[in-house]
Amino acid sequence: MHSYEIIRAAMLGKIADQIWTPADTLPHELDLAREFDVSRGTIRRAMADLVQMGLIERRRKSGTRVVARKQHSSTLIIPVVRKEIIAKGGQYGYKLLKCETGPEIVDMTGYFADAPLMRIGCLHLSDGRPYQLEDRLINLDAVPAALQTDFAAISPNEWLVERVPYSSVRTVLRAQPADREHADILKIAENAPLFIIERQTRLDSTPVTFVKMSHPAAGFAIVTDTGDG
Amino acid sequence: MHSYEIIRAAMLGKIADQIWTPADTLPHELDLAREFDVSRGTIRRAMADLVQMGLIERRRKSGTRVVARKQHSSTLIIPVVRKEIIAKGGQYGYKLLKCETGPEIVDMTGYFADAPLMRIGCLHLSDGRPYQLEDRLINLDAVPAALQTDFAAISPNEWLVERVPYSSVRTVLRAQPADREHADILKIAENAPLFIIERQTRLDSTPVTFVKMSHPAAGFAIVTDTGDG
DNA sequence: AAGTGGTCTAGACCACCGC
DNA sequence: CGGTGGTCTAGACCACTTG
Repeated sequence: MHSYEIIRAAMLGKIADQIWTPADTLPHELDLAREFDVSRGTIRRAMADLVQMGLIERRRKSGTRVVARKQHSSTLIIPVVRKEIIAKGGQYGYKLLKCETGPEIVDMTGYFADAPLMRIGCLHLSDGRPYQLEDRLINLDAVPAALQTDFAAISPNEWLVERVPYSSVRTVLRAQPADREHADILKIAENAPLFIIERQTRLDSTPVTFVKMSHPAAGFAIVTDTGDG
Repeated sequence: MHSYEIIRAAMLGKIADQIWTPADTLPHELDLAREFDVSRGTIRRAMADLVQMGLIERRRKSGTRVVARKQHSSTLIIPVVRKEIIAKGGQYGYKLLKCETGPEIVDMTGYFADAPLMRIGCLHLSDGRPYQLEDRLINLDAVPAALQTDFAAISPNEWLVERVPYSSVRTVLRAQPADREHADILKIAENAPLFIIERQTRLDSTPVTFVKMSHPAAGFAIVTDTGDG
């Protein structure tokens, strides 16, 4: 057990027991260093973890405080579609619908500024039945290798996740009735509910890809487990 | 711009340009310190950020590598309904529909074993229009104070989140067509899509509460973000 | 203006783990 | 065993933010 872990645990205890509350200001780094008989750096190491857990907030001059919680948080994990289907016991199938590149591609999101784009539409199948429709834009400046890739052989979902690094993700989850086109492709009734996952991926402020996954809602759910909120 | 940020950006560039790939081992800390003419601590500071972003993995003896990913992950944050509505610029309204306790309450989830339960149904409104239907079970063993609380005055959602500690959360997200009852209460068409959020909360293995939030899908979305996905 | 957290250094020593 | 990343120190200086 390292000292920063011992100190972090001690601080966690004080927060859990409400000895330190959002109303208080915590002792300064140097006071804590004296109290625990370690250097200031070790105190900072322990506090950095608490900041990352979202338990405390620190500001110059005004000091360190416990954060008042006011929401639930948990970790959403979205696997590669192929693995999701296999994990459910299905036989995975894949079909490329279209793959275009050039200036005529419309960036309906405004997310990519004027970067050159590739647009790919494809369908993931489980046991031969349509499972999920993927509609994707790729920034060719960020991922030029996409031009040399045969997306009839591998889905852009899988290719990108495993190959292209990213540092931040924004996911939007919503539901809407299927329009005629989606209903036809997914072989469901018009106006049947679709579960939609949109995801924007960046690598340090450069947009990499935007994808809209459309999923028949029947029998589909996303499960997330405990974060630290 | 601090030096660790400059170094982090330089490393990010090498990862983005695939100069460093999952196949390679990165240079050692001391080599990088010489290369960038900083101390080893500063190199470590920059790399710590990349580790936290999930871009690199480090191991003693074997060194540092770029991560090959297998899934997307992000943090799902679900705020208190009242604050969510206010944040969207709506006027919050609340109506208690029913609040029952006693042995006749059915635990349709099997989640609570034989604990004494309270069941609460209530409606959250935005600008006077139904926004979200809440159907909740509370474990009275875990939260006896619920019996002394007037849920006509405060929603169980808000009361619980701010007052009752919890250690783990499981959330299920799905969509389904509205049945007659939901359609009536939420004033939408039958079979219109509903976005449903179910959440189970535990405190150290004791189930605390189960809630099912039903939401008209039109105009509703959940957004999640991450810096570590 | 002053007090707080933030960055950076130079170096010592530790401990995991692959060869 | 030896090489790598991990911890810790003591101190200097920086820079944000609030009273």
